[in-house]
Amino acid sequence: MAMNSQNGKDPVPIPTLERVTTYLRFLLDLEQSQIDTISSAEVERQTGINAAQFRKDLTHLGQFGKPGVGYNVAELQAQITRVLRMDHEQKVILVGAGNLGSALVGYPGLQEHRLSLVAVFDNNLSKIGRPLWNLEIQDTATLTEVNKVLGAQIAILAVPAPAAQKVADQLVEAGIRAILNFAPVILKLPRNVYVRNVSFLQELAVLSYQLASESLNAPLKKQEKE
Amino acid sequence: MAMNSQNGKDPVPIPTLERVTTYLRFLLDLEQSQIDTISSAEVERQTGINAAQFRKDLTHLGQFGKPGVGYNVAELQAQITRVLRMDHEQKVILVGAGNLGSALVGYPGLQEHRLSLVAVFDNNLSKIGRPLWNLEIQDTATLTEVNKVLGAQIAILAVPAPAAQKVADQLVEAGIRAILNFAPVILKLPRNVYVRNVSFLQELAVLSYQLASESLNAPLKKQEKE
DNA sequence: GAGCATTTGTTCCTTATTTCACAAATGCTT
DNA sequence: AAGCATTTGTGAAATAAGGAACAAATGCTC
Repeated sequence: MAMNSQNGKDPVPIPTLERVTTYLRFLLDLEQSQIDTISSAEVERQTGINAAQFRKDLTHLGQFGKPGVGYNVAELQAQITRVLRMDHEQKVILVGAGNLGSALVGYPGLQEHRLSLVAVFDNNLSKIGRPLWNLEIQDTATLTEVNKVLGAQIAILAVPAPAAQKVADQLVEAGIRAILNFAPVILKLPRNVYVRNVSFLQELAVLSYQLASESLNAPLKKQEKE
Repeated sequence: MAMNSQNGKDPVPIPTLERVTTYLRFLLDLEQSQIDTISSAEVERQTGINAAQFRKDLTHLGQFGKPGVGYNVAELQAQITRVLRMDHEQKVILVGAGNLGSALVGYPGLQEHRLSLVAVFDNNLSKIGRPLWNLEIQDTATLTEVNKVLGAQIAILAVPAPAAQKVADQLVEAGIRAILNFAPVILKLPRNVYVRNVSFLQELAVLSYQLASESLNAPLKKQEKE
């Protein structure tokens, strides 16, 4: 009678979600390797993610495993795919056809996850009208109008920082409900629009700190236990 | 007599670190805008980050603000920069000169943060020897040897998934202590090597789920306040 | 088909993070 | 220079996440 998580009831914690996407990747690799069953203990061995955590994460999505056996790889992969809505085709638009934007478009994983890039925008006149892969770059100014037809809900924002907020506002205006933001800017958006920020500079800063703090913390003793 | 955090004593929590890099970005913007003082309350207003959290995060790095006044923007920015070791020049190497790698190299923010790209590697014969921006692409096979001279501690890993683990091993062999990994693979590395993973596909998956769960959670009522 | 070796789902406990709330500190005003 | 309006830094409370442990479930062996 436990109806705790069968249907999308309780919101899946963000940390869990982030790991789940990792599980999906891992499971796809296992499928490649013709492995059809895996236990949480084996997951821990291969990924370093705690077995109990793996199991608990999955309970947020539903029930999948068989006691004494483990998880059917293909089935679990399909389930996660379904939960993440990666089984439907989803339209994505890109704003910003610079180096980064262009690199993202070319990334093969997009189709693999049923993410279909349906339009690319840029405000650079010399780029507008040119092809980027299989799409023609359109004027950012027409973004709202164009997406009223396309109806994409997800956008990738890869414009320079100074332009980001303005474009983000246009995206919302255009009906976009989720933004993957590469600009190093804190976007101010309505609460009902989801944002994920990606900043490789910030990631490098974290690494930089970790390196630095290490030499501060253990400069005297060379003991390297645990 | 509180010697709790002046020198890198307690390890700064990762969530705090991640926010700190955001603060840094924000402070740099404020400096641009000629704003020289800011309070935690104002930070909350402008970034959405809880004021108490901002203050507590900063205490992990030291003491900065003045009661009744707030924080000196330039000073705080400089402090954070120092703590993150972004005041020293730091060498970075890149492995993988594909679309993504090329885009990263061109990113202007690198120099701004004193991150100096000193070498680029790829294993594609048609790329080796060619210039990428101001560097010549070198053979990944020579990575270990080359970095013994260069002595970079930070690497950006932007190779295809199947090659990632092998290259990562080479990086460690080459003395790299921190890896920014763009390959959708869980790297198995010694505990004393720091890794940060960046995966925009996973980020899109999270957004996809959030969109989906929303329509599950509030499909009946259309009330959408705030 | 009973016993055994596994392995899950879940409860309970521990640890970490966030938020609250307020005393101490600062500078401004009169 | 005393009072006042701020705003910090920080303990203490609340919330969230992570991990250990175990009963229930499964399939395998004999």
